[in-house]
Amino acid sequence: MHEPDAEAGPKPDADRGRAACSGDHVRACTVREVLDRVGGKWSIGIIIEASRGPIRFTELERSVEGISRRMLTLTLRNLERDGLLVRTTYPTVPPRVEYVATEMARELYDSLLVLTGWAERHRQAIAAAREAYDRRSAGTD
Amino acid sequence: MHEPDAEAGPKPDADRGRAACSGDHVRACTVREVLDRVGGKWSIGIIIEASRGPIRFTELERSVEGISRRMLTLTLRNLERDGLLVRTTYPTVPPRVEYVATEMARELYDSLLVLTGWAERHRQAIAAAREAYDRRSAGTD
DNA sequence: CGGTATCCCACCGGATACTG
DNA sequence: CAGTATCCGGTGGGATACCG
Repeated sequence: MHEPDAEAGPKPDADRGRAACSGDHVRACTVREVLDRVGGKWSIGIIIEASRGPIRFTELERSVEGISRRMLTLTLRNLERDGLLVRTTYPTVPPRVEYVATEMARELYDSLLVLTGWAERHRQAIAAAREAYDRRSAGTD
Repeated sequence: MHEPDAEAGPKPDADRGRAACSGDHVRACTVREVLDRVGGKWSIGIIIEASRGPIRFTELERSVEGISRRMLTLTLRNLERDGLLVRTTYPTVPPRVEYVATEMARELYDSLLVLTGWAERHRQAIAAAREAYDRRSAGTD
């Protein structure tokens, strides 16, 4: 998800996160690594769809509801770059391109299910906390 | 954020085992809920610090390296609003304010550790994928 | 000490039009 | 069909100054 110029430097930030992180912050940084990868608005949805088998561009466009052509392309490229998706083109007319999640991506998705569990367990509590906080703030005005 | 279950599309082609499973859309949505909460640049770092016991504003400012006063305040407010942090003020002079992670936040952190594991296991593979992708792109220019 | 208030910009993501 | 190219707005987040 970069504007054309932004990615200019072909500098693979392979060991990113080591130098800047020390001690307990290593974990925070590691989590951020993942978040930077799948934190985008559409990444998860695409990974889920592509985890079920090869899927075409327009199929994704339909099944990931609300996504624009641009963001679909951008997100696909990033996921492919990170090795989470494999892109296969068939030189037919009209062209046919399929995307499929890698094993690594499926593992990631499984890991994310743990977060889903957390969210489901605490959804009510969070909603309640928000309501309480907002009510207090309203009174403090 | 939740689109109401408009997932409903009756899928005529059951050819590829891509049967309509409305749960996927819900899962993607649930993951996004969490991401919206802790996807910010500083949330995780703050939660980690506050998980180890009550910590003061300026202590956080020092231990979460690189954070600005503004972002510290904003992130603290959001985390408090979601019930992930408890804020306690002591009416002393000078004022003393302490933040501490709730049990819910610690559970969240534990869940995030699963992601840390994933990131550590695949860090090399991702770096390699990026390098390969960037090299290919350079050639395709 | 523990914040607000402002200004500012990078950049994510939406809409639309064009193309091989 | 599977993308690019462009334009544009909203906002996350940095820097700085001020306040109770």
